[in-house]
Amino acid sequence: MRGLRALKNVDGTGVVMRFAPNPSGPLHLGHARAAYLNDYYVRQYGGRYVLRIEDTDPRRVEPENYELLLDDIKWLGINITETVFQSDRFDIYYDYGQKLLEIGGAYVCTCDSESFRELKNSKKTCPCRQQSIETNLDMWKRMLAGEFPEGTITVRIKTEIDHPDPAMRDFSIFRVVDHPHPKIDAKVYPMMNLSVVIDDHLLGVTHVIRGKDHIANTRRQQYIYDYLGWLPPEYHHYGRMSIGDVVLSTSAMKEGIKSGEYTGWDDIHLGTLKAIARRGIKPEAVRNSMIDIGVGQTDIKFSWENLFAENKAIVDPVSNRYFFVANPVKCVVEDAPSMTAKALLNPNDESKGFRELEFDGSLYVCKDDLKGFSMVRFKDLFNAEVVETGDEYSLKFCGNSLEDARKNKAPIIQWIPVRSNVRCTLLSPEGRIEGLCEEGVLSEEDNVVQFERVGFARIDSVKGKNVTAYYAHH
RNA sequence: GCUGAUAUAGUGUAGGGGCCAAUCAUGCCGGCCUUUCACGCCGGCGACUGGGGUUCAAAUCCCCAUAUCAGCACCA
Repeated sequence: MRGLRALKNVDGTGVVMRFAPNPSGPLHLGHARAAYLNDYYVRQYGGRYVLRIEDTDPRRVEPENYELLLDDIKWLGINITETVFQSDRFDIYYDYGQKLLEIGGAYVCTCDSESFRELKNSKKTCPCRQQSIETNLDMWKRMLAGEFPEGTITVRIKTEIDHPDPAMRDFSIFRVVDHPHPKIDAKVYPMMNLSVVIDDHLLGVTHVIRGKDHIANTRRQQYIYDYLGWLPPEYHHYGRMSIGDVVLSTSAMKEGIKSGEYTGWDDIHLGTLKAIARRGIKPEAVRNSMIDIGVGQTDIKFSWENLFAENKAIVDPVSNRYFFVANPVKCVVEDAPSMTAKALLNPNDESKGFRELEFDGSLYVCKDDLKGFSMVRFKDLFNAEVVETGDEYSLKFCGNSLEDARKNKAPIIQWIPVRSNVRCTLLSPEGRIEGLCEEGVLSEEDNVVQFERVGFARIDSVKGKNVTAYYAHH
């Protein structure tokens, strides 16, 4: 796998990077990109990797999400060296908020958001901006004391009200939220741009890699760095990544789970890490895909195809092989001797041994595999003539020379013993296939196996003699 | 509307004035290998958004157009 471009401004002590999700739901592929790109550089240069839980919006924080998040981090396998919760740091934010007010870099604003927006859009200051520092500090004190209801007051950074970019004009850094927070008792909440600057500085973050949706925030945050006399880290903003074929929006996922449309956060129609793990995708494959995509600012479409190729490279050398027959029909093979087929569990690694499949005169096969052929070879067994009469097929033994099979262009097809077999449901986002598989699959729960000629699949559950598998990729 | 960014094969990516009739991966097609799946190997297909300009020389620098994306929240 090719690496990423070198970072500038790296000294001998390495880098300090951060991954900063907010606990509003489980992590998905979009998060994986940020997590792995930052992780790459920490591995490359050494240093620290801070996991910062950005739980400063009580309306979007649910207690169970903290755990979901930590679970996902573990699955990703990134080198987190320390974890901080922003909800533990409100006193720090308040201190610096006060400082910004004291030095006149911020002011308390009681305009309602709509009228402020109108003023801002026409490059006009609001009356609150002219207040004295003393007034600001007094209102700040009353704000912290809980004297103002939600929506009536905010603290703004003084920028240039006539800045050509409307996004820069006097943005907000504190607000009042009247909603319980699962971890703390607070009324005044810092806005992201404030808490992020303070934390990045105090935690010593040297480089930030994040999506381009934050590019305006980077410019806004520069005002705070300037007021506090701090130097910002080095930023890189990657482009938007659209991910097709799966549901990503937290609200849509929640609704779907509630209505029963999805089975849970790991439903394979979702783009969560839990879902792709369930589909047999390994974290290393996701990592390789994300590093391959890199930090470019171009907007891209996420390629499942490329991810599957990465996953195959990981899973192919170690996955045991088994036969799976979809929509099986039982067939007698005339004149065939009883015999036992021996097949390597993994042809790459003979030490893994064999599986044995017993043939006693009849077998299960998929009709579609017989259609249009006058001869087939049952893999690891023998060749058979096929006579098609209407919708029925009759089979007749015709030797076990592989050479014959090749000469006659007989397809090599999978089969399942009549005496020992297991019902197997193979699920994919497109639907389900019912079939039979070898008994050996019973011991493969949670493993990725290769159903020969079908593809790789993760054995999701084994219940008695029933197996449920999730299709990963060909 | 304002501000900012981006544009290389189906997809992702390299290349930042001459070494580019453009890299690598993936995909697709054909062949080989093979105690049969998958892998691997060999060959092929396929791209610099458009128009100007600068230059001896432009995928690369500049301008314009077009397209796409992001921000303009008391979310992150």
